[in-house]
This record gives sequence, structure tokens and C-alpha cells, in this order.
Amino acid sequence: MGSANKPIKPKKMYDVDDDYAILSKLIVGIGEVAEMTGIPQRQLRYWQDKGIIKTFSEHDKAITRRFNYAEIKKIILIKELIDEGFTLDAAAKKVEKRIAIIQETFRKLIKQ
Amino acid sequence: MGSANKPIKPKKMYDVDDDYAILSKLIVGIGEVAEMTGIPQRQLRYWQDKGIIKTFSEHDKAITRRFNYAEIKKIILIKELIDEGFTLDAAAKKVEKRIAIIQETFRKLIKQ
DNA sequence: GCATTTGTTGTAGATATATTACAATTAATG
DNA sequence: CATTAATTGTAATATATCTACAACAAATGC
Repeated sequence: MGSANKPIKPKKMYDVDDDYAILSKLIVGIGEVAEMTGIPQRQLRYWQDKGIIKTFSEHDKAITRRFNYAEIKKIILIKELIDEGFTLDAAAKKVEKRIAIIQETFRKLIKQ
Repeated sequence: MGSANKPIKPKKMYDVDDDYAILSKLIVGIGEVAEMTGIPQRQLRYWQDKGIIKTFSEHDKAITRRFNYAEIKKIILIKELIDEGFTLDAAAKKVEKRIAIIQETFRKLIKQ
């Protein structure tokens, strides 16, 4: 019972699964996202107020904004498109579409 | 001159390089690291005071602690070893050795 | 042109989070 | 049993973030 049937995973020197485990738990505050991306905090708050990006709230009502890995990627992609000349809304929609296509592709791959 | 000789990188639907770029810029505060890893902030500060883990300081003297991806991985590995029964110092040394071996392996690979 | 929308930025006052510098506590070690 | 290792607690202070206002420039519609 319990974990008796769990497949044994021998510990390798370097395990890519570790990286995925970390990324899936990643939590970053707005100040750090601003530092990483170069986008001012004020702008990130505006994007969030407009619903373009979403904050991650694990425990009931988090008072400070937390972003996960997927959202950080989205933020960077949106910024790239804005720099290319897109409007904020257009950039956001383009990124959403891109993400949807990727997810659909993976879904098909898994089914095979 | 300039960027004239840069290799052209066609934009793919999903680019793993993007992930590496994000990870290399990753900055996380102590509160988020505590949330991600389950290790209390107080304990992380103690480890840092002892020199076991290091804070990343981009701009001269950062007053609040910032951790990069490598340090987060180190923290997680140390915790795992402590849970297995190692002392803090022993765990830290073991992790350092492991990281050194990985780096050495990559160095050899690149030379080939 | 001019009103309107879009997108960004500024700021004050309040709230939340992190800091240091003390110290208590509990195991493990010699 | 004294000593060291490791963790945890806390008060006072510093830093970061929040909201809710509003100003402003650039693009858009009429």
C-alpha cells in the first residue's frame, strides 16, 4: 500500500525533471518580474488591471501580486510584440493564440 | 559591423532558448523562495549568514535578498540531503561537489 | 480639427514584507 | 556536561507593494 507500487527513480547526476519541478512551483513578485523583463512595475499593474495578464493566488487572497512561469513568458512575448509595433490588445491576443496552438499541438502529441 | 554578421534566427513556435534566457535572468525574493521550497525564511537567512548559500546582488548593495536559479536549485538539493539525515555543512559540501562535477562534465563535452 | 479611446506614467498614504540584532531552544558532539 | 550546530522567535526599523486618485501623449473616430 501507499507508495509500494511507485516506480523506483534512480538518482542521476543531473535530472531535467528537477528543472521542470522547480519551474512548475516558480513564484515571482512584481519587483523581480520588472527587474527581469525591464518592464516597469507600474506598467505590469496596468496590464493586470486590464486583464491582459493574470496573477497567481495560491492562498485565498494574496495581497501582493505573484506571477508563475507561464505568465512571465507571456509578459516577455507581449513586450516583444509591442516593441515590434503591435498594440497592447493585439499583442495579447496574438500571444494567447500562440499559446493555444502550442497546447493543442502537445495535446495531439500525447494522444498518439 | 554591428549586427550585420549575426546569424538569422527564424522564430519558431516554441523555442527552448527562450526558457534558458528567462532562467538566466531569473530573480526571486526570499518570500517566494520560502513559498516554493517550503523552507522558512528564517532558515534561509541563517543559511545565508553561514555562507552556505549566496544572494545575488546586481546593483551595488541590494538590501533585500535576491536568489537566482542556480541558488534555488542548490537550496532544494541541500534540503533534500538534510531530510535524508545529513548535517547542514555536509549537505552543502555534497551539493557543491555535485555541481562541480556537472560543470566539469560540461566543460569536457564542450571541448570535444 | 477635436473629442474619445488607448496606453503609459506619477504620486500620496496605507499596508505588507524584509531587514538586522538581539536571544532562547533543542539536538548532537567531544 | 560543556560546547557547538541548527533552528526558531521577536521587536524595531527599513524597504516594497498596494490602491486610488490623476496627468499626459499618441492613436482613432467622426
